[in-house]
Amino acid sequence: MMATAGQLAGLSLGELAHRLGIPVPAHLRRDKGWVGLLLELALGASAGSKPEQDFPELGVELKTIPVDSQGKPLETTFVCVAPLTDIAGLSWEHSNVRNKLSRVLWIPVLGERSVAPGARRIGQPLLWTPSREEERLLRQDWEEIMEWISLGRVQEITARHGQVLQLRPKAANGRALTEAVGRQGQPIQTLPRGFYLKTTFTGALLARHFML
DNA sequence: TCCTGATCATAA
DNA sequence: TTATGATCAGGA
Repeated sequence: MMATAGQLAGLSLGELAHRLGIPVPAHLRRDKGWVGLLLELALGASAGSKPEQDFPELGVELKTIPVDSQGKPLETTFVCVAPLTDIAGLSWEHSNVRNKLSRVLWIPVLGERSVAPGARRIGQPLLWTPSREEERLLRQDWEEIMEWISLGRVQEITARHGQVLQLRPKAANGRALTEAVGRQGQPIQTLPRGFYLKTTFTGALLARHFML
C-alpha cells in the first residue's frame, strides 16, 4: 500500500481516474469527496462509512490534502464527528481524534480551483505520527473543546477556539440537527459538529517532512 | 485574501 | 440520521 502510494506521485487525478474507470467531474462543487474516494479506491482502502481507520490492519488513516504549488494546505482537514452526548468518562487516550490521527498517510494533491480536477497532480505521500509536541497541542485543544461540550456550551464554541484543532459544523445543511446538551443540562437540538485540523498545523507538518 | 460557517454526495 | 469523503463561498 505504501509502495503503491509512492507510485501515484506525479500522476494527475485524470490519469488515475482513467485507469480505474472513474468519471472525472468538471469541478468539485457537487463532488467534494471525489479526490478522497479516488485515492481510497486506488490504494485499496476498505471503503464504507465505518467509524474506523482506512487500513485497520496497518493502523493507518488515509487523508488527501489539497495544497497550492508551494505545498501549502488550501483547506482545513476534517478528522471526525464530535460526540455531543454521553461524553462523561471520555478521555483523550480513548478519543476518536487520537485514534484517527495516531498514524496518517497524507497524500498532498494540488487543489487550486483554477486547475480542473482532472489536471491536478498527486504529490509525494507522507506517513505521519504526531510528535510529542504535536500530540500535546492536539490533546490540549481536544480537552478544552470537550469540556465546553460537557458543560452544555457547544453553541458557544467557534472555529477560533483551539490552536491546532477546531470544532465546526459538519452537516448536510442547516436543517440537519442532532441532540446535544444545553446550559442547564437539558437536551437541545444543534448542528452536528466535527473536529478539523487547522491549515497552520498541517502546513507545518508537511513542511517538516519535505524539508528533510 | 483568508477563514469560518455552510454545504454536497452517498451508504447503511 | 450518522458515518464516510471533503470543498464551497461570502463576509470580515
